[in-house]
Amino acid sequence: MPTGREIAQLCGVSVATVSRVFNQPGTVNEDTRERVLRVAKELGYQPNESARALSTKQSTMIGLVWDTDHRRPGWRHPYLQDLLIGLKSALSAHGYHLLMLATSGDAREVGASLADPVGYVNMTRRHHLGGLVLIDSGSDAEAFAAFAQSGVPCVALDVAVDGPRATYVTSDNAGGARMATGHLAGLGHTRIATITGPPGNQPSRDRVAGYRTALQDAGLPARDEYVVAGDFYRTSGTVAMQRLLALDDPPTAVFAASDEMAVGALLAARAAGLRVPHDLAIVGFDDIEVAALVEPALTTVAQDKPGFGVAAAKAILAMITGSGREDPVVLPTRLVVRESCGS
Amino acid sequence: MPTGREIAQLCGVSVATVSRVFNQPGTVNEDTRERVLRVAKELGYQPNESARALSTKQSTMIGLVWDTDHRRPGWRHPYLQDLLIGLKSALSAHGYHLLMLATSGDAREVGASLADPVGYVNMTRRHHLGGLVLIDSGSDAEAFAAFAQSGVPCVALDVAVDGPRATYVTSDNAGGARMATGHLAGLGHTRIATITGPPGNQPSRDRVAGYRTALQDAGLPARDEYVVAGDFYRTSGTVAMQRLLALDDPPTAVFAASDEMAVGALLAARAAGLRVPHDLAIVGFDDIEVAALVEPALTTVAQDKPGFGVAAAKAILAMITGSGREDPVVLPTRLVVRESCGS
DNA sequence: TACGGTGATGTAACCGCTTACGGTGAAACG
DNA sequence: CGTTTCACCGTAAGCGGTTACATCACCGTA
Repeated sequence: MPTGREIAQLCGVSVATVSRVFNQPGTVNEDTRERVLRVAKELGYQPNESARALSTKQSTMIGLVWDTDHRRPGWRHPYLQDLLIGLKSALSAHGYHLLMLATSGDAREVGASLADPVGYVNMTRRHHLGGLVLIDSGSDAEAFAAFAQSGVPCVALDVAVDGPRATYVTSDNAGGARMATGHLAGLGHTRIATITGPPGNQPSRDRVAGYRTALQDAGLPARDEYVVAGDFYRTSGTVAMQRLLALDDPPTAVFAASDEMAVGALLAARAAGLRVPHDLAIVGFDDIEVAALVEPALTTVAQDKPGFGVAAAKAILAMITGSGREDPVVLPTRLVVRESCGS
Repeated sequence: MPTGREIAQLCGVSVATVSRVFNQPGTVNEDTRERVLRVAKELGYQPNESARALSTKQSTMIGLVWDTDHRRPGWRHPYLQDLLIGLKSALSAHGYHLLMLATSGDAREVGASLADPVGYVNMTRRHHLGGLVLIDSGSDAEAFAAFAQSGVPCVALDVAVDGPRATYVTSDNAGGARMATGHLAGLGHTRIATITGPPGNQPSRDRVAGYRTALQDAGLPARDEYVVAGDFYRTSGTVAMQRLLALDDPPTAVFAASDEMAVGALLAARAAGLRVPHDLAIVGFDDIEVAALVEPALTTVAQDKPGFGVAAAKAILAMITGSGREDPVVLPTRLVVRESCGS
């Protein structure tokens, strides 16, 4: 591993000049700059990032906070891969790397977990991370609030947070839900139910709100018994659907706040002898891969999956360079009409 | 941010002693050790990892090489999330972090991509990474070979590599394929076809081998026209199935080398008016989430998804501490019998 | 009493890079 | 011709740890 000093000696200049060539070009003579660059390339010089970080007190790394919630072991992020791709490539474009922080302590007390946000913040300081990206693992709004308050630049995904240098990016959940429900109303349905996510979850609440708005739009009454809570998991969709079907006046259409639950609802409907979409129309949310595969294929609300990551990257970079807080980002959603609503 | 020096002053000792408390306990007096520890805790001392890495020439980070192949944009890893969970938690337990390296260059020439393995290796040196974990993005065996030869400790997933400090983790693809095919034979099928993955892919080749072995086991002839190549994607499964159904003597059972292709095959069979499993038995590979959801639910070969990550973590840690090469790890596979084979 | 051994700690060099500061020589100016 | 300006570059002081080596007090032993 060649160092700056070696380059300097070979070029007959000082290490300071070598450093300047890379960090403040323009302050160095064209000839020497070229010479340094050439030698550096020949030797395959790679600046030592540790030394650089030590000196500048900042690294080119951004922390990724993503814990699998122990209370919800089976939780799968609806589109983790797309998210990571978007995030990573957007950060890459600015020379930043993503550091997936250790999440469980060991003997040396290295580690952090959502249960202990301080651990993550400590890691941030240790490594001079520029900031943190928080991926919702299900229901940790409280923990995220702690991050946001810590003063570390951070952007949360799908969780509204507030703090001196915090912001978030989320989908237009209300709008999406409104579109979905409105679509059902437009098809002539008047008895439209919804299966919601966990009440503590912000996107979940927004989707309920969008559902309500759409009912108003269509001049339909809001019936409390048509709002059943699930937890985004499939089985909760099944249970909720069974509950709805047991009503005196069961709905003819259901908007489920996640595709997983929509699939669960679909199974329940099928088990009850109902044909979808003939007897019951179903719309989901997320547009996960499964949505296109079930029988009938699920009409659903699609989110801008890679856009999520890209927006998060932009936001965190903006908060690192600028020193204030950024405005939250709300990404548009899109209704994907397939077969399950019988349009 | 308190530094070691501050701790030292408050405790009336030298920085060397503070450092020793953390790195060579036992060489320092019990009393002072305790005192230092207490003060460190009070101040919330976090050792500066950059300084530490600079001094020791090693960091607690491991690089993750995971590019989305531009030649196969739609590629989705069958179980990225489980893999990452396993990898991350196993590394965490030893105080290591995962660094997702930047993959595309920018103006400052920061970056790396599979097309340029050197870039990744350079990043490894810059950050003093302990090693690299290579996640197969579809078909980059050549690039992976370059990593393995570079001398950087690295472990590849699902790609057999060889190098001074390289090893790999893979599933027992041959065994799984043999089980799957054997299961079909056991059900009385004699005309068993297979839809393979891309020929350049090692797991793909192993699965074909397992298929062949199972035919031998059952005393069935190996018929070349029953081996059709796909590319792991769904549509290729559909195309392959159509080809198989067009044969004079079409198969009554198919082993697809991926669940995606199995689903594609299923769609083709359905389109051709065949009932699965009555007219055609299908078995897949991977046990992705969709497998349990399609109609009929897919019999498939399950891999030890989190085990993959854990094994990779173990392997890379072993290669970092030890200085030689580790033996490849082959994880057992498991046949998950559902409905698509009609057992 | 002198001496070697031992445990605990301090001293200082070093890791590789950044950057404030000051110096140099040439060009520009009065 | 003296002085100012400016582009360019070297000097050196960090950044915050680690660790080889030196130091020192203290003990047991000859």
